Amino acid sequence: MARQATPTHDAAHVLVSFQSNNNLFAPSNRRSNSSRSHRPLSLANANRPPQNRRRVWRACESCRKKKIKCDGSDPCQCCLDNGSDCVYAIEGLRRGVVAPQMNESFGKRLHVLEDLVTRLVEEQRRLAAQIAGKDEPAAGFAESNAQPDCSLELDHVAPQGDPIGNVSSVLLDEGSGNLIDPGLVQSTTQQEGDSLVVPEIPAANTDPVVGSGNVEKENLTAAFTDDYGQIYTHGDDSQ
Amino acid sequence: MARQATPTHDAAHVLVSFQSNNNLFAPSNRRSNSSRSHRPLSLANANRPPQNRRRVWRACESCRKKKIKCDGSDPCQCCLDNGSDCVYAIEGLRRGVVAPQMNESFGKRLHVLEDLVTRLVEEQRRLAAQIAGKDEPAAGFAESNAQPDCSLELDHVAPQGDPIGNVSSVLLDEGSGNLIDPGLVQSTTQQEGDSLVVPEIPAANTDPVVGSGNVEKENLTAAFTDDYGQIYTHGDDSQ
DNA sequence: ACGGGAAGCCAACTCCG
DNA sequence: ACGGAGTGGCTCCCG
Repeated sequence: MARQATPTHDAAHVLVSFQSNNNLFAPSNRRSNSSRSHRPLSLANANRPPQNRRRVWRACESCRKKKIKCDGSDPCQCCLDNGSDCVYAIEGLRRGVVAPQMNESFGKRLHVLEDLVTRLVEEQRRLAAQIAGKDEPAAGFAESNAQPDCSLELDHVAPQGDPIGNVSSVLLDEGSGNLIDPGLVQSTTQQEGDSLVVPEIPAANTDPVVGSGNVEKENLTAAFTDDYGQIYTHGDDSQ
Repeated sequence: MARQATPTHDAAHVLVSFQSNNNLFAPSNRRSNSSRSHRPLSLANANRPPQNRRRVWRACESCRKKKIKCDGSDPCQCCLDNGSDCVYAIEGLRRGVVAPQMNESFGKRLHVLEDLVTRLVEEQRRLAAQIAGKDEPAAGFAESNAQPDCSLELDHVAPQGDPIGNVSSVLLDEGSGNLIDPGLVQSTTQQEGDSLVVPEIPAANTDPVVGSGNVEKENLTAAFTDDYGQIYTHGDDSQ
């Protein structure tokens, strides 16, 4: 245990000196408002541990790596001394904490989209079947050419337990087009690799390039990323 | 002030009584290991506020909503008394702090999907137009019937300054199908109402029901939600 | 310089009044 | 019913 808070004793003044006048400490700081009674920022004359430990709200990459104290200034002192360039991680990305409604929204958008894509593919397959033999295969998807073969697969592979990755279908009211929310399918937690898989199209323009590795064809291939940013393309189930 | 870690002193025993023998308290508990020197869980004989306040690590949905004490047992006492069914949210969803890279990933997936859907719809519209007159209009999208008109609109409206909601098109390499990342279009922040709008279908089966209000037709209408969960449907630009 | 792990911070969550 | 007081998870000392 080595270190041991050595409580008792005052030390108000020490603290204050650190705080100085600039705000290297406060994060961009929402919730600057009331409450938050603790935060012994001031602590006055309280009796407490040494408390010389004052953290800056973010350390530069270099200091982080070295695990040494960063003073938080833009070219921080350490970097200035070492001659390394002082970079700070993008503020917005730090510490999870993206507005919760944002995350929620992400989920919704995903569900709507995933469902829609699934339907689109179904529909397209049907259309394709209709044209079947009458048209030539054509090439390129966004190329403004008819493109009968459009097989695609939605994959959400969660390498290590998917926390938010429920897959659900969202229903659209046929009449009004409004969303019929089935209510965030809780705990459907389909074991690793839940996916909406659109079965392979059996029709025209078959090419056997499906399975793994790079899909190399001029047809549409859809790419999706899993919850960890890993990209998946049509038929690609390699890890 | 009020709260004050009360360092110094031992107190192992007290703890145990709270903990009893079941583990209603510990969360699934990674970090059950060492450290965590603070955590006045024990409080022992310290002089402090009542501190009978013991929280369970999660409250059931019902208790959460009512903001009342939940005892944490599976059919919790409250629910048992009220006859409501006692459900607990998925463990994984608790305690936000979603890894930032997760959010990043969500954004990417959304962009890829949204872009793709846009293209799919365009393409489908074209195909449908080709078959056009030879089939009857048909109804319902997921109804397993050909569905010639398929107009849709992706809308991401950011009511009050969109923090992460950049809208970008993701390009798919025509050849390999790999993602060509334009690099997370930062701060493109297209003033309120940036959207990927799929131009109205000019072809066959034209119906004038476009503009605002409820879209009422039997054709496919796609609904998307903006970053704040607001739902938008085809042609719906009311606020 | 390295890195285990303590201290600190803070948003999420529980639940008192 | 609910405003708001009151643990988990993640981010620099010291051997």
